[in-house]
Amino acid sequence: MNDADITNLATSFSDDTRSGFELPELYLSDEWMDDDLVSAVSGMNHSYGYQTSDDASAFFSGSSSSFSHHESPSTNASLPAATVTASSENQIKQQKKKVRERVAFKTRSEVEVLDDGFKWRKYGKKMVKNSPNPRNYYKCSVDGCPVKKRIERDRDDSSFVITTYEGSHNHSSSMA
DNA sequence: CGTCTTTGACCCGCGC
DNA sequence: GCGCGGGTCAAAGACG
Repeated sequence: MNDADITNLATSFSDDTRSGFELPELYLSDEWMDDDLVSAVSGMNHSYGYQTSDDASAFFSGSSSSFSHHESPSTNASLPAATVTASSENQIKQQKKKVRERVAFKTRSEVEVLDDGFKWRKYGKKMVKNSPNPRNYYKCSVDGCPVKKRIERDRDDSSFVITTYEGSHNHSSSMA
């Protein structure tokens, strides 16, 4: 993914505010640690001005196209300020380290499973060390699609849900 | 009847 | 080499 995609993604989310679902507060790519994520969220001084909602359906619908990422391992430096703030130091090692494309969202939601227009099949659940909340692992149920998704609740604010996407879809959308 | 969840076991990388 | 933490598999059941 490149910064253009990220920006587009964020924009799409902002647009989706009207769809009745809360917007992600954060997006990150590549490697990130829990602490980095938390601090990144805390460090964000801007907001999209969205409200919360209980209805998660149609969250990503309309912005699914933004999810077709592509390999671009060395575009971290171009990320928006908010993301850079997350780990200016870590970015150095991030760039060195070979990581898959990874995007993390922190959403304020009651439900973990956000309907993003794709069909997901849960394949694992795990209790993480630093959190009282379990972590759920989902895989795109479309054949040949390598996209994985990891969902866990914020360990401080259980009202927040952290969704991490990994990989890129082979298909535009499984539904439709 | 086909698809998805659940859940423990298994596996793998890493630090000690 | 072992233990631990994290990620995945797969059998069985639930669900439509």
